[in-house]
Amino acid sequence: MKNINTIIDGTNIKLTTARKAILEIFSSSSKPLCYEDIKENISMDKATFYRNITKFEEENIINSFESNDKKRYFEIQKTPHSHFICTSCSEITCLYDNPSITLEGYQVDNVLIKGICPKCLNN
Amino acid sequence: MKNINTIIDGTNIKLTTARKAILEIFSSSSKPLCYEDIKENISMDKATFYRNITKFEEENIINSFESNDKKRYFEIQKTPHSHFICTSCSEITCLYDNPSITLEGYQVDNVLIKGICPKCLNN
DNA sequence: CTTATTTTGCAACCAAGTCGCAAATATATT
DNA sequence: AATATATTTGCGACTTGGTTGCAAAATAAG
Repeated sequence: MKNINTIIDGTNIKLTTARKAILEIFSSSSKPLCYEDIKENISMDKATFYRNITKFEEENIINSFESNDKKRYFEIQKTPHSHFICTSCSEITCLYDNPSITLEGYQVDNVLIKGICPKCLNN
Repeated sequence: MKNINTIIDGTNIKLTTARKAILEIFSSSSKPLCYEDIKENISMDKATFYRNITKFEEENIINSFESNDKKRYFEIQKTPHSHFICTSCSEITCLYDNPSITLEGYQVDNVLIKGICPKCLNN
């Protein structure tokens, strides 16, 4: 787990207790998490959580996407990668070794692939 | 515009006035639409709209995805293609000539690409 | 025509996320 | 250190996209 201080270095974000807690959870997770996933492990109001997340996103520390369970998932911005969302079990998988997509004239930030994961295919 | 009757042929869906109106709107649109987009052009309760959409999705007549404006977008299932969502102007573009993505072990149903569209890049 | 089934509209509801505001923390000024 | 200023937090109320229960209307079957 990367040192939290180095993450916010060079940004104009002050490291409050709440923010430290958020960053600690996300930097030790191997997959994107939504507020529901972490609310038991964190003691802060959801307004505080979302406001801080917004700040992190503005500073490009965290990025997010909507899954198909209507929840917003967040993860720390590390190596760029795509995500696979299983529409059967809602599991989210990070796809690191996936060919990167380029589109003439477009800036591609995020690729979401939806379908059925191997586990669900074999049931 | 394709004949509505041929769309529901072979399914167990009865063509009510509401369903006809929905299919007519979607079959004459070149891009995905959400309920908000069409509510002025259609005279039915939103519950009816969503219930019928659910039915169409069950029969694979319509497919849907969530954009980043928290709204669900629908389109008639024709040639499979990806979608580009501009996170700046929220415009949705259908990408027909985009290399199809395959993932070993996964069934890929839908690809969503997020980023900045050419129009917003030049502003 | 009468009964059973399906579909619709309305209103109430749900859940994820946002906002206003006052209390609490932290930062700056004297 | 004491006071003033700015930032962050928690609470509750609110917003919004979508869903549900239920009774009325429409459609299909007997």
